[in-house]
Amino acid sequence: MFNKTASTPKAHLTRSHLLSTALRVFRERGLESVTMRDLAAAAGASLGAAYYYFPSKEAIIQAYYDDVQAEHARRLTAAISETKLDLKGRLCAAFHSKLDILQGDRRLLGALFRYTGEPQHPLSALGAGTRQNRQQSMSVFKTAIGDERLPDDVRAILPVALWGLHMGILLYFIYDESAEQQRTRRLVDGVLTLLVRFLSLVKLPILKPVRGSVLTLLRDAGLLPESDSPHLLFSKELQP
Amino acid sequence: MFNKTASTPKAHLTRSHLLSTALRVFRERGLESVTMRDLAAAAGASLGAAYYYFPSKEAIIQAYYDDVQAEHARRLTAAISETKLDLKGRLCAAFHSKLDILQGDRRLLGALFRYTGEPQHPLSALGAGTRQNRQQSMSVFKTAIGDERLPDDVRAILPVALWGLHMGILLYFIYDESAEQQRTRRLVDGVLTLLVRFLSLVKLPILKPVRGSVLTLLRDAGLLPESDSPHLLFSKELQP
DNA sequence: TACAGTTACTGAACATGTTCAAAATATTTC
DNA sequence: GAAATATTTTGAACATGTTCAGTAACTGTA
Repeated sequence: MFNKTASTPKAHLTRSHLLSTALRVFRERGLESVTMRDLAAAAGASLGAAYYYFPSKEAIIQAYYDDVQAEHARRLTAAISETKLDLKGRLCAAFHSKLDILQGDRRLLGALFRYTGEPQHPLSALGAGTRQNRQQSMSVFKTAIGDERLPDDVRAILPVALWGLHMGILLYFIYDESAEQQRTRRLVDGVLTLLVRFLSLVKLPILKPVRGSVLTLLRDAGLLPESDSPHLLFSKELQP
Repeated sequence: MFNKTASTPKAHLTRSHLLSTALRVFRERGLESVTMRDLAAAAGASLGAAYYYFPSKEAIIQAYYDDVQAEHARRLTAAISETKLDLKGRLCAAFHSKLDILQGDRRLLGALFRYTGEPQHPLSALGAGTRQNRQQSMSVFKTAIGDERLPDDVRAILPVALWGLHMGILLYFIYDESAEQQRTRRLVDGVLTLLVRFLSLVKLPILKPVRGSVLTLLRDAGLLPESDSPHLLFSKELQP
């Protein structure tokens, strides 16, 4: 992820000009109706130049999403250091700040899900090629969890669970046609309220065995980073 | 969904010949590497003929998936009427029979998720264009639930929840590289065991208020078929 | 500065999904 | 059965994402 080609200041300039122009045009006219030739022309570059910096049209959106992730991490850190928030508050900050960033770009977001069903594709949202993205995203949620007092097993599951939840929320967000996507905001609040209540419940030592069986299940499925036999979700890239 | 053009027996014949040939070639060589020209040639038809019956390449896979759904309903009904199964057994039958049908076609399955992030696309897995598919799938799960004694609110949520779970399992299945996807099978068993245990727990009248808040949340989000303000997931098609 | 090597860019050519006007074939109507 | 109509089939033409062999511009070295 991140900047691929940027050996020279000039290259960096061209690349970011290309990227920002592309995003502007995408926002104006949507993903589908803008051709790579349009993009190149709008940026005053040649078709080949666009492909020199971005391996595909979707890769441009991925590059944008890389920026989004960085911005997300920044905002959450800021929000947390500014104010003294409880777990609910920190999780709300994590989810809502992400939505804030993406508010105007719902149409672009769809591209991130395009290759979800194709494990081998480098841009598959669940594939090896986007592993770093996932890990970065989970580390944002780890920040939100902070040093909250939680049993170890819950602590192991929570970041992955939150990442998965957040992916689901993004999908809901894309489909949400309510004014300014207020519906998604309410859903986030509702889900997080329930989640926090749920967490303080499952913390109780009586429920340790129940938690254990869930943990075992997820571990066996390779859905936890620490698993011995990880699922593709966490596996290293095939060709490093 | 289902057969689009089939006014004439001849048309029906051509269409199903095209479809079965396409699936054979797709299975042999994968989705990507087979062009529409290849398909037409393999079926002894012209390129235009293929497009006369299927609006797009992905639509062929959708047509296949329609058949899968029909077969799924058939198999579950058969399994249930043959033997006296408990809820766990019926749910297992529902999930595993689906996987049985799809076992050899994991590569094709990915296409179903391609437009998940594009609400307007007719093949979006969550869009208006595939509403019937979802409802058919949910009705299969309703069959599995049967007349199991359950509180009304749980009964309202369960089919949607099972459908969502089943979509997730399909994604896991696509990514599962274990021998014969045994891992997915174990995951299904594990999840369903937990689910059934969970269900008998939440049935307790003491938990009615908790269930109520979940129900309200989902209803507000439009994620239940009965909602007043339904989400796109359940909304009618835009152009009927 | 001249040269070598690297980086950045160019645009023609290609591959392939999709469209569509026209032709072929089948069906209905009289 | 002939004309009219509807259905099915054809393949050339188009649009657009992507590749790639080449060219230009730059950077460091002697």
